Amino acid sequence: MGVNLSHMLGGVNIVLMVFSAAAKRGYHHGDLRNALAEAAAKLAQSGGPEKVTVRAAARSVGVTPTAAYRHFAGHEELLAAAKEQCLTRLGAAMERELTSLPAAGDRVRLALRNLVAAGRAYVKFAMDEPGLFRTAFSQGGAILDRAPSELAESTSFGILVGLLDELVAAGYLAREHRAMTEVAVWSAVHGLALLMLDGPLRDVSDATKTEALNRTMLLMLRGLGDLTPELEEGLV
Amino acid sequence: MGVNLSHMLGGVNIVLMVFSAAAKRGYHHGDLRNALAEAAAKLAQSGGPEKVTVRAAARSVGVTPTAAYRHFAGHEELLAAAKEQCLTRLGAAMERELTSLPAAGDRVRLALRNLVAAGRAYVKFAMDEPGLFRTAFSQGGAILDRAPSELAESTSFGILVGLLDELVAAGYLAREHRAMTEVAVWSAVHGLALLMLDGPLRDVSDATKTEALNRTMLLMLRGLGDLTPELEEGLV
DNA sequence: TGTACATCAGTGAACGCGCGTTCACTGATGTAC
DNA sequence: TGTACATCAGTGAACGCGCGTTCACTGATGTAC
Repeated sequence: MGVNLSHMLGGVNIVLMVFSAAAKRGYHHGDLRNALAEAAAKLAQSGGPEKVTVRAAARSVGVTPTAAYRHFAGHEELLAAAKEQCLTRLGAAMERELTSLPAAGDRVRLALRNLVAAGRAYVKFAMDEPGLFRTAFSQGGAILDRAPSELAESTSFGILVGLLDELVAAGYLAREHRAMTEVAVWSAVHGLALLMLDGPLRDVSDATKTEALNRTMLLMLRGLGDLTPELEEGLV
Repeated sequence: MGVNLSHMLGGVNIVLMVFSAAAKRGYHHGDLRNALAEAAAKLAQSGGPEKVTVRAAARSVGVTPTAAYRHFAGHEELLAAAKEQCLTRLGAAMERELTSLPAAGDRVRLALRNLVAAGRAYVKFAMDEPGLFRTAFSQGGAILDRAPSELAESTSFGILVGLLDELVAAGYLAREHRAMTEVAVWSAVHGLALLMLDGPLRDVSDATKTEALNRTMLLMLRGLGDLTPELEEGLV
């Protein structure tokens, strides 16, 4: 009957959403804020950040635009919520890829392989979900501050930090070169994704894209440490 | 008297523009297409790609929106013209920086120094002219095809190609690693610029930005070849 | 347990804005004779 | 050299659109008694 379960369910908003959406919705939605945020993310997915509008999100949920203002101060806040969702999805895609890999083998090799896999997943996400990717890094819409600890968990950035730490621990990346390396590595992968998405590599064949990715990865790996032929073999 | 000089002046449209703008303009503008393109670039400079509109460009030139349709098929074509101007300005800024450097010294050192300088100029342009930079790499607006030879001259990409060729000739970058290296290097610098502009490095101090740039450059140089301590010294 | 009432979360209509684009038009230009 | 006329490059008004945001409102909810 779509009764309001928020007391009982606490944080489990997804369950509630599905529930109340399936039921004949009454005057009160029950979880409009989350519904709008998810609608915003869907808009971002199909049309990029400029399609994320208050009106479209409200329309897609089946609610008056005014209702959205009960939950978001305005357009900017809605867009920020969409951005956050997009970043979360990116991190999740990378994490999924990493946890799917076998964990056996030489420690350095494993660390390098993981770094490459993370980079591939990043670029793949950009190609598969251009709208989400563009929205995640779009201008405007304040970046919500999170606790550094939470950030480290499953953000793409947090994942990268962990991978580089492991690379130091494994003895490939020199400790005195550790600082700012997240940024340098992220830049390489991020730039590649964007050049493929909107830049000169946009209309290039998939094979060329793969070559570009491989070359970028190799440059990065060599820049990080001593990539011996044995290590390199089969990595890229 | 603002008479139409296009017969006499041929391609020298800038002169004509200044001329006819200074004179009391009559019913016919004389060089509206260029005037609109430049207005579009100015809009891009101050507000990014989304501020490049037919109406705003026409307004800024002092002409009816309809008049713009004599010279551009529509909004998309105007935006493409703006993009081209932005890319040209980026290339020019890099070229200016490179030609200002002294040409004496060891060949490899010079080549590396130039590559670093080009990268710095690229990022500096993005910081100094965020609107132009964003527009140059914005989505939408077809990329005009140019002859490869013309492209090689003064585009940022053309400059990069030349620098890497020189790095091969100087013996730093192995010839078998030459392919796709433009893309890899460009990606690193491009990504860094964007992370600083719209991404997580946006609100970071200038000192941190400089560190990030230095680290990215070093990673790149090490990735390209054997960066001995003597070579490295004073480079970054 | 029943009811009055405050509060909350929606509605519906409207505002002004700037946009892209099109229409019928007119003033200026330059050329054929 | 002078003039009629085709062509060109503008004007001015209007269209429909979707947007963000605000207003006075009303239906639903839940709580104090």
